Amino acid sequence: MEGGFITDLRNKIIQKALLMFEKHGYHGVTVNQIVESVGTSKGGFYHHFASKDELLFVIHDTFITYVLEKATIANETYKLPTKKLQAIIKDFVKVFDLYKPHISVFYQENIYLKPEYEILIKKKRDQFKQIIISAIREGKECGEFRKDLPVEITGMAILGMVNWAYKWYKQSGPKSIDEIGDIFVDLILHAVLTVESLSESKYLDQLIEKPFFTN
Amino acid sequence: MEGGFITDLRNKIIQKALLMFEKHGYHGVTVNQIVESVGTSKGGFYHHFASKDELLFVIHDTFITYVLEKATIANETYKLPTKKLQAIIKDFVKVFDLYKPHISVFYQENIYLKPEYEILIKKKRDQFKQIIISAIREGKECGEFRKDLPVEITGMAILGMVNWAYKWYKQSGPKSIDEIGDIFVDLILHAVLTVESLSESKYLDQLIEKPFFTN
DNA sequence: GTGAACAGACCAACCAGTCGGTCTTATTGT
DNA sequence: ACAATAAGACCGACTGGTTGGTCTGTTCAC
Repeated sequence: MEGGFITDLRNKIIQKALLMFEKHGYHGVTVNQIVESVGTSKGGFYHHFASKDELLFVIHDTFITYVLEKATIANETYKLPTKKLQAIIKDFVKVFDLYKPHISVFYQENIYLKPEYEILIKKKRDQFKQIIISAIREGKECGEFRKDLPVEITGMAILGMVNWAYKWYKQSGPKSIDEIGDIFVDLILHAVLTVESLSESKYLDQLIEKPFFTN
Repeated sequence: MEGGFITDLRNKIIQKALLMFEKHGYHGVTVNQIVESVGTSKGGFYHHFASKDELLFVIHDTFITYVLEKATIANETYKLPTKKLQAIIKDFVKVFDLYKPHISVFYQENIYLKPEYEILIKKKRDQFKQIIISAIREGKECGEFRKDLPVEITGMAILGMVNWAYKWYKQSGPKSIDEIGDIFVDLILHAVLTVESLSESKYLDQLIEKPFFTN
């Protein structure tokens, strides 16, 4: 039983396919190429997966499940909307370090998910979106955020800003994922907080402690 | 000679294919389906296009060419960085009304562009990115924008925020594209301007004249 | 020996692209 | 004025290669 699940053929296939999908797209990679790259056979593949589509689904699901879990925890841990939003964003950004290929595939190929799979993914996705939007609504209600913010669009703006990182973020880039997260938080809080909350620097204290802007 | 270029078969194919690609993806639509939907034939298609790939390229190119042109004009028209950024963003957002399907295909299927085509597209894309980044740099230099902004990442944040709209914007939605553009500009300027510039309300005057936030 | 894990030859479907041919319109020669 | 000719637009049966998936085994652990 030992050693099993790490070199598990199933996981090996997922890992390899993931990287291949990221580079060439779902339709740019054939099952034959995958099994050859892994060093197995058609039989091996279809022993573990019902179809190529299932592979695509698994990639989607592991990523969105992780993100949703992190957001749920952050949502329950913090009470102040500013802190809450900050935590959610930082967690979300950090995911790009762990799941960059998953995210790329997620946003590039989700259109090709079979309906049955799509429903499952969409549900989790919407939950995540709701957590962000709720945080903004709470922030408005308790007076930390500007009253004139449209919650949905602000939420989508934040989501877009962070999500887009999958198009340009490189682990080998000049900024660490932590720095990028801090920058995003800084931009978002400036955009969202009232001038009073901003100057009260409920959040800025920690930024001042360790200034991260160098250019 | 009249009536020609409107019902031009070539244009008709592009229009139809565009909508089909948007819904089912490039690989989810066959050439046969396209010609059937248009009411023509394989021969008709390949008389006007060298390949299916060329079709994909044309869709990419018409969109990015338009965007780049608009941004170039805005860039040359306005001198103050705040105004410049504002104009670029509003123009960019407006494109979603005109080219929503193009944009969807652009971001969903660009991975499948043949290298020769990809080079052409990437060039224009980078130019556009540079215009935004330059605007931010100028804003910092002339003191309108916060000195501690990292220009590249702020640029990518803005790009992401706006680009992401292709995932959720609907013409039939509750907010018009103009309202959404104003909201984005508001968020971005709050994020980017110095507190002094913000309170001087160099730009807020026009927002105050017509308040657009209703929720 | 029994079942799970894997191998690999095979298949049916599909799909981008081709090619010989037709129809329509413009051009030319007389 | 009009036949002859050329050219572009379009047709659709066909093809050659590819691809996801199957099926009959074989290996090996327990």
